[in-house]
Amino acid sequence: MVSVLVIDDEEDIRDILSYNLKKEGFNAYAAENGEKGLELLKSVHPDLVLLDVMMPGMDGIEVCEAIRNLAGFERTLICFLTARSEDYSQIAGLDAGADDYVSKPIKPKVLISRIKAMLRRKGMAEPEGKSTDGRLVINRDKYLVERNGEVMHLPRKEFELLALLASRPGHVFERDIILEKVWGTDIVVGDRTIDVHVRKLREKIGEGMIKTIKGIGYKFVEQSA
Amino acid sequence: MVSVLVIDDEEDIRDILSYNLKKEGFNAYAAENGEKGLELLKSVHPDLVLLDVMMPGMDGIEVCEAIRNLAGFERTLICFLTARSEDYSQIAGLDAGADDYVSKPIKPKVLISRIKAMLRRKGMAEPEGKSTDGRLVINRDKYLVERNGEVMHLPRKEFELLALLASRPGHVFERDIILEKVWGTDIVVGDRTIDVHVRKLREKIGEGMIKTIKGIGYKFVEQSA
DNA sequence: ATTTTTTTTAATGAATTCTTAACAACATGT
DNA sequence: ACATGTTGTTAAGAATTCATTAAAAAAAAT
Repeated sequence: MVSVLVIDDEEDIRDILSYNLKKEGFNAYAAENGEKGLELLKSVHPDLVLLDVMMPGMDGIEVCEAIRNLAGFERTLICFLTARSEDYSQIAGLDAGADDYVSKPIKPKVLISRIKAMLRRKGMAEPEGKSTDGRLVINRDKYLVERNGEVMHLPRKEFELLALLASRPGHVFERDIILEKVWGTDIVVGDRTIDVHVRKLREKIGEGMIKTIKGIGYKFVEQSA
Repeated sequence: MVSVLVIDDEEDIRDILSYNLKKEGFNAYAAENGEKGLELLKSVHPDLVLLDVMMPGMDGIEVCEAIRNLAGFERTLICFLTARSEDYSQIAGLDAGADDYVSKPIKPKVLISRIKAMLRRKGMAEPEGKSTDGRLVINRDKYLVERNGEVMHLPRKEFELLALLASRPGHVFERDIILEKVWGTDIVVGDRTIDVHVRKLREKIGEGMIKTIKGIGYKFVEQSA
């Protein structure tokens, strides 16, 4: 799982970014100043640091240089967060070792796509948690599902079933296929078993997400857009 | 729905491509020369243009440049159709702004997969199902049938029956064959059963799509073109 | 070993889908 | 036009399929 550390003195920014990062399936950490940021950095070893340039105490550039001088953090991605065009040229010019920068006000979608682009460039995997819909993030790694910011733990079978269905929203999975993929070919379970699991899922993730196609199987409904 | 514009002076090519594109669920348009092509382009705003290189009047390269210089068509995908290796190198070299090229003789399947690859690269949605006719899209994946933009869900037997008939428009399926394919060999049902299902289908997808061939069976009527 | 959680089964009822049967309408060949 | 066989139509009831519940069985955790 890809981890991201946010270092910014403004609480609002930290919260917004953390929220959006988590929604996209990243692990998010936040620190309010450079010193705390470096502490956290060493303990969580994030893949990417989002670093505010203007901060009281150590400013972003100092933090950036500090990170680059730490053994084992050479490959850590650093992305500056700059106030508007707060000396855009200067930022661009200082190859203090940052990989990218995003200027405020930050649009979460833009930031996320920039982050993904950076990860791709570095050949890192994108986050495992797939967002099927704005509201549902499935984290295979931890068998967690996040819905509207609320994380929940699902038992294995329920999780596998949901993951399967959500892997292709709109696609109708036939019961045979579901049995094969979730339960395996060798094990034999009654047909009602699927229904019961579907029911529990609906109970947990909300009605209207999984639709029954009578005579065929089930599908995860597409995003209404 | 993804739209594709074919610009080629050969009528056969236009027809074959249009037919195959429609069958795959694309909206297809065709023009016989560059000038008409540009006209059509402006009115239909296709997602992709298939462009013959060698044409009387404006050649493909000129058309390509013209498209690229039109405001609002920067993102329009352009794919060249080149005669064999008609200066392959030249085509490859000219970054007149094309996104891909396919050399003749064109194999529909190859072309379709190249088109889908281009759409994927651009992050555009692929067509959802297979179209039998301009008006009917059968999506086995989602067990849905789309008619004039209106999607509908059909129960299993009806869906299978329709899918069978529509798999070969114009072909007459004998009742025996229909029974075998849709109902299976082991199960035995009365003869009226087929009629009832046909009736329900006609009710849902509209009259005139399925024609009775008395004494033999049924067929899905061909596209009137 | 005991408790807790997860998974499966079984039973009932509701909803949809499928089939039948009876009769009407139609086409085709004589 | 008539007879004959084939198809269209309708509505009812059979059959299938699914939802739901509770409780037993199995697996994990404590």
